[in-house]
Amino acid sequence: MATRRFDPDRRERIIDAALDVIAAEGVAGASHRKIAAHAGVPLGSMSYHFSGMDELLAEAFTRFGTSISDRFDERLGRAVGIDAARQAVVDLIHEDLLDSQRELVLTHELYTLAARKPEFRAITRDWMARSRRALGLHFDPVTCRMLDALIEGLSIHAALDAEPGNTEPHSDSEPSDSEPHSRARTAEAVARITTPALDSTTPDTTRKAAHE
Amino acid sequence: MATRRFDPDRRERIIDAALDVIAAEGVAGASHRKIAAHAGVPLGSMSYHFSGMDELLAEAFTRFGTSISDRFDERLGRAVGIDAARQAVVDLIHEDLLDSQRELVLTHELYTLAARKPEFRAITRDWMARSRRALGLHFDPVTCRMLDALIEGLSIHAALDAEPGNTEPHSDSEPSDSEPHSRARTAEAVARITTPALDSTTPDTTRKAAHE
DNA sequence: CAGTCATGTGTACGATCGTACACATAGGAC
DNA sequence: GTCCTATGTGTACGATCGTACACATGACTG
Repeated sequence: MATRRFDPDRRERIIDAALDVIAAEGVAGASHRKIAAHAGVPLGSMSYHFSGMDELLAEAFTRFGTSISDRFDERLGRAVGIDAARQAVVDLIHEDLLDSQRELVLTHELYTLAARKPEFRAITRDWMARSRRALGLHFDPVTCRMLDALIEGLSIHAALDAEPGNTEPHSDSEPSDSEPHSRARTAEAVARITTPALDSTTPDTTRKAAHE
Repeated sequence: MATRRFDPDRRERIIDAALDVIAAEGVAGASHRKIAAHAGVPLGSMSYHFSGMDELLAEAFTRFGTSISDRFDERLGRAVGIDAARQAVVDLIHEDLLDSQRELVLTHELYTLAARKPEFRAITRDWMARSRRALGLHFDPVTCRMLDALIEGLSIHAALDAEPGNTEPHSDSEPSDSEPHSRARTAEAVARITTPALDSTTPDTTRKAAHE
């Protein structure tokens, strides 16, 4: 049936190239031609493998979301006990999320698409559902949502609060920002969000029941 | 000195039109021509008033950030006492941030630019600094950072977790999502993040000293 | 009133874009 | 070997883009 001539993973390479080009120049700056050139395939291949830019973007960002989720799962899967889980979250933020310009850019490009087009919102929704499922190994569902949102916010603010000059967050008159301080503040935030408020209106269990 | 012929706020109208076009079609889909058409000015006006797209984008998003910050300031400025402040934050999220598709889209477009280009990061940095200053009327600096990040994360996740079909968040097997429940969860999250963890390593005051 | 200059506009050019479609070519059937 | 077809490619077209630049024109000067 399949009589692929050669290079059966052309499609995959095109998707990889698309992510590279988008990371470098944005969805705005990405064109069939640039992606084709970067992947080393002829222009005609683009329309042959993908019906249009939206299909390519959808596949590319689906792959991107999956690969991030995999790391998320892995870190949280390894943790045993609630303290290790909290530490895993801190590590995630500081080691995985904050260290890669590429991932920062791609994440925002995806969010921008998702904000406007429902078909991309399906991708972000699945990604978030996976994140919460991973957190659900250690925390109750309500806490998972809050914690997931906190992770998002801390990552974004750390990245977008950086000095225009370069990558790392800036210090104003405000709390100083050497790496250890920054980590400690993240740890404190994670501790707070995973600890029920005293006058809580919700039942109150933060940690998951022992089984499962 | 100034001998403006007529229509002295051409520039302003162009900036407004730019935001409209970007909200509708994204930075990717915005062109000098479309913006000019929407503003009702000739194409030549674009290059006359702005050196290029980046200058226009920078001015447009600066205005956008300022207008959001104004509302932020206003709500927090009106609150007296820490409980009112917490309530103001909840209201902010549910009434200002979640209700406008336009603002959601523009915010992400800005973040995407900021993720890639330092000159736009100056805009996000100022915006965040203003937010923290407003929160600083009621909370200590460390809490301000955490709370600001939480607000960001909750807003984003609420918007991007929506059913592909439409605007509002979806429910899975997870916590249900009618408006009052959603608000209560937000309130709980705000309460948690503004309450120091028991085993805190940081000194521990959450509320600001009485004076000022 | 005439002259002059800052202010603003219309048009045309070269670059780049996505897509369609006629064509090439490898691999299996016989 | 010879066909035949699924698979893949090169090219050319029309649309759209940003920008440059020659020109128009209102408003002040004298």
